[in-house]
Amino acid sequence: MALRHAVLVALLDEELSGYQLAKSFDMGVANFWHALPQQLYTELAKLEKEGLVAGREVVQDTRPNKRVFKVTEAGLAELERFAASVNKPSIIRDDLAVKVQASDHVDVDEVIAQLMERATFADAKIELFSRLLRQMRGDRSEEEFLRHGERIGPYLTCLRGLAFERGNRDWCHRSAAILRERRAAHAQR
Amino acid sequence: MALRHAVLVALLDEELSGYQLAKSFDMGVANFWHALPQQLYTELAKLEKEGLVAGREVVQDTRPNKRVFKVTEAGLAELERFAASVNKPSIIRDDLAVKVQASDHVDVDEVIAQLMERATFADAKIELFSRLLRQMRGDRSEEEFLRHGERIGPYLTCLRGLAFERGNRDWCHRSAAILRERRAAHAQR
DNA sequence: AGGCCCATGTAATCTGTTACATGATTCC
DNA sequence: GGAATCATGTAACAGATTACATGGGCCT
Repeated sequence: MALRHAVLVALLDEELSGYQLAKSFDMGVANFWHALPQQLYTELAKLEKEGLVAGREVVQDTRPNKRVFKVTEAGLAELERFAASVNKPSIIRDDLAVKVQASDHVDVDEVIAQLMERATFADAKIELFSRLLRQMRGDRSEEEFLRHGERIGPYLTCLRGLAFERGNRDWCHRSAAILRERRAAHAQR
Repeated sequence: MALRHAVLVALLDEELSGYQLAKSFDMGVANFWHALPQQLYTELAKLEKEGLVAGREVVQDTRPNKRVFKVTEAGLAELERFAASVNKPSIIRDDLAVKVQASDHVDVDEVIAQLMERATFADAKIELFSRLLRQMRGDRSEEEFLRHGERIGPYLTCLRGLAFERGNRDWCHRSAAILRERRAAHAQR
């Protein structure tokens, strides 16, 4: 019963179709909430039935038609209630970190390779978030935008995503370097 | 089918009971995997039935008796297979970030208060991880330990947790400060 | 011709969460 | 005396993932 709130905030600043929402979850929203497209379609249907979002058909000639959704007054009220509620413990699940924790007992080369792969992925994210931030603040400086911009929520969460991915990249590089050195030292013996 | 690997790595360096494992998941393992005690009890039972861990009764006089588990050869082989497999996309779910994203539309005071609460929580984690790291490396320097220590996996994942919580704390403080300033500017009008 | 993007759903299965259930010991 | 810690499970329910299902347009 919490995916609904992630969907609602994703729809706050723009009307989106289920398909577009899924894209949005793959990009910005993924910083703080993970969900698969199938979940979003079913969640949107539930939210519409409960009147928290309102759907509207958009006819397209070159593409298949689609239904876009926006948050209703009831949806905003639900978000308001949510904002005042206590936070559930945040959830993290990361295969790679499990492998690193096991790196003393399993094939180190595999772990090193996957760390470098993840670092590359993090770099791509850093690029993406930097572009998104520039886009959101336009020609204003960050300070100026954060002081006087109209909607800074998505900017703040994107900043968090950026910092997270930078930390991730650095950790991957450092861990890989350490494991490589140890492997080399071991080989010499 | 992935919780099993998180359980296996948690048992790599020490025999633990279900109860102790739950504690471990609350501390170090929570950096990269979230699970409730109930899941761990049922997962341990499954793992034992499949022969990936071996249980052993420990009789205690002042406390209730307990069963501690260690990873078997088959368990190690399973971890080896896992290490070579492709990573599933990592999962994050964080209520607070959802609220920050909505902060232009909901009660800002609530969001600010929760950001400060989270910052305090992050500080406690930072303290805890710093202590754990010191404990693991003993009297060696970090560099020395990482080069020549026997088991550095848990140290590396703890470093990641530390960096994550520092980033978290900084982001919370900065976001709260920005939202406070905007609230003040709004009140003046 | 084959692959990718747009676009949306249902159904079956697998995981995860919450509630229920029990009971001794230690600390305040 | 009451709360917290140690200690382990089962069962019901909610949520997430995977598989199935369809179909047109665009690009190479």
